[in-house]
This record gives sequence, structure tokens and C-alpha cells, in this order.
Amino acid sequence: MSIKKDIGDNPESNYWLMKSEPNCFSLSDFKNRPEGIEPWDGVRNYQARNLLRDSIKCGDGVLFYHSNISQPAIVGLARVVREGYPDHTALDPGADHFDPRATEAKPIWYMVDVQYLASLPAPITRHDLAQHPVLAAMGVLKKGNRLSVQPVTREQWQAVLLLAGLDDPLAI
DNA sequence: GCCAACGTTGGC
DNA sequence: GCCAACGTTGGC
Repeated sequence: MSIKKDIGDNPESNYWLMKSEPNCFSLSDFKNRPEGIEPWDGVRNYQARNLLRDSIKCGDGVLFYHSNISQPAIVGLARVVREGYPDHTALDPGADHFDPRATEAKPIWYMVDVQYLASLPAPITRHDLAQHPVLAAMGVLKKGNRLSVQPVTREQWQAVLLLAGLDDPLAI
């Protein structure tokens, strides 16, 4: 199996990276949610759906990544507070990501809830990641990678915290 | 704004 | 099941 196909196929991961376009949902939007909790709805990709439904567990760490901007970067930390459950927005004809094939019995799409934990003192940009001996291997750097939720290794998670100068919020 | 890479759709 | 066409993502 290719490295490319390996992205997203690791059911053992306890750490994840989630992308968000800040024009749509930014780190400050996230921080300002009640209790910092946000349902991660609207994912309509089967590989990401499988992760949301099967692999992502309560307490897992999340690197929050700003995409589709001039300086894409990891900007914050979050954790999973609710495991995969049906994405009801797929059932709502008025919702952005309505899917007419989805039903109560066969929801097709799933989501998790994530909770804001911290903002990095400074964003870790793609350039920063590419320069780093551990982080250069992250899936998010791979050309053409469009997976909006992807696994991160423990080493990568720790390297991000070290770079950011933060203590591990999940270790307390 | 450009365009490469990718996932999905649908004709055959 | 193949694959061309299409829409979307997302870095640059």
C-alpha cells in the first residue's frame, strides 16, 4: 500500500489533524463556542467518514489547522469529547451539506464533537513543518492531500507541543 | 486567480 | 468494470 493511501488508514492513532478554512470556521470561532465545543459536521468524504465513525475516540488530541489561506498553519489544540454519531445535517434539505441519500436508519455521514483547548503562541506554518525532522512526514504536507481529518503520530503531536513551547494538555 | 490532485458520477 | 468528465480542495 502506498504512503498516500496509508494516510487515514491508521485506526490506532490517538492524535489527529483537522483542517478548517478560517473564512468558514476559524480558531477564534472555535474558542468562542459555548464551552469551546463544536460538532465537526459536514464532512462528506468516505475516508474521513470512516475515521470519524470508527477510529476517533474520546480524549484523542486534535491539531487544528487553518487551510486555504496565504499562510496555512497549525494554530491550535483541541480534544475529542464525543465519538462518532450520525451527522444530522445530511438529513436537512436546507443545510449546506444535505445528502438526499441519507436517512435516519442509514445516516451515511458521521461526526464527532471537539473541544477547544489552546491556541499556539505562534502558528506552525507549512514551512516550519517541512523543516522539522519529525513533522516533515505529516500527511498534511503531501501534495494533493485533501483529507480533512487525518491521523497524527504521538511523536508528531509531541513535536508540535515542543515547537510551540506548550505543555501537553492531555497529559495533565 | 491558477491549476494539480483527488474523489465522485455516470455512460457505456 | 472502465474511464472520461466534472466538481472540489487547497497550495501557491
